[in-house]
Amino acid sequence: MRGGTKLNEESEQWEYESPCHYRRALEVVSSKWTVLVFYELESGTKRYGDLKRSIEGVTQKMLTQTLRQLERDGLVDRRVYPSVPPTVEYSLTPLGETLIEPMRILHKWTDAHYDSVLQARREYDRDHS
Amino acid sequence: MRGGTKLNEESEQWEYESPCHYRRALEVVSSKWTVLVFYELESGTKRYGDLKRSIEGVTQKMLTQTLRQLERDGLVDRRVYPSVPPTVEYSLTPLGETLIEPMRILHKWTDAHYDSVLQARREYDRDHS
DNA sequence: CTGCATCCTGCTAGATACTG
DNA sequence: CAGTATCTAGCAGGATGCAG
Repeated sequence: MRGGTKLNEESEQWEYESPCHYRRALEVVSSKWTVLVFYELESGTKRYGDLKRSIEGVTQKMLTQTLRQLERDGLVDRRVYPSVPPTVEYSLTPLGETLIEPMRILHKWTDAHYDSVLQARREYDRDHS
Repeated sequence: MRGGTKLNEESEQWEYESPCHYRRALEVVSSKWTVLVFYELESGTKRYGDLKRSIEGVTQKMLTQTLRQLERDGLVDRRVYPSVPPTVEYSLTPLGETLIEPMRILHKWTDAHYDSVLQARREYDRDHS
């Protein structure tokens, strides 16, 4: 994620247009917080506050923004219970669940190779200092 | 990708530290241009100018930055031939090649489900206008 | 509890000009 | 050809305060 990802809209020009898939292969999931929210929701429905607590370091602004994004993309379901105080539950939609497997695979890659990446960085930094 | 991704360093605090893998599952590949460069290099060694031409819309600054990043992470090999004018070739390293499969899977997901995402967006925008 | 509105700052990425 | 250097606008994201 390299520091963070913009969550704003892509340019209008592409918003609703056809493929160009390579360009957007990651567009849906490639935010720092998106991955984490996804990981939390894999294990089932969660309330806003739960997510806020589980995801260390997320601000409420970013969490809300991320959830809205995912909801808009049809990956996450937002259910509001008109109680007092309000209760809001988030869960993966069926479409969202189709993303679990690809995410897991990427995750596995990280587990397997992240150390190599770190070492490559150290060497690079050493040689280019 | 949602508009773009920062290519700067993650915070120093994490730079060389241990796992926390979920947090960085996508950190290595989650830049708009990274995916595209990767896709270009899958088919073999390419020169800087080739990449520049193939990847529509990339500025030379971003291309260079992305390539440096990938090189630093040990995913891409940069080979300079001391000719005049200079020739620089880029290719995937063995480590880089291990990422091809995960990327392909994500790519497949996009092919299969991107239309659903677009439609979800349209509906969301319609209902929340 | 679950947000939205606002202000503010730093950083990103584009544009432009220059070089070995 | 393959970059580096500099300037700048715009936006992302944190902090704070308020609300249903």
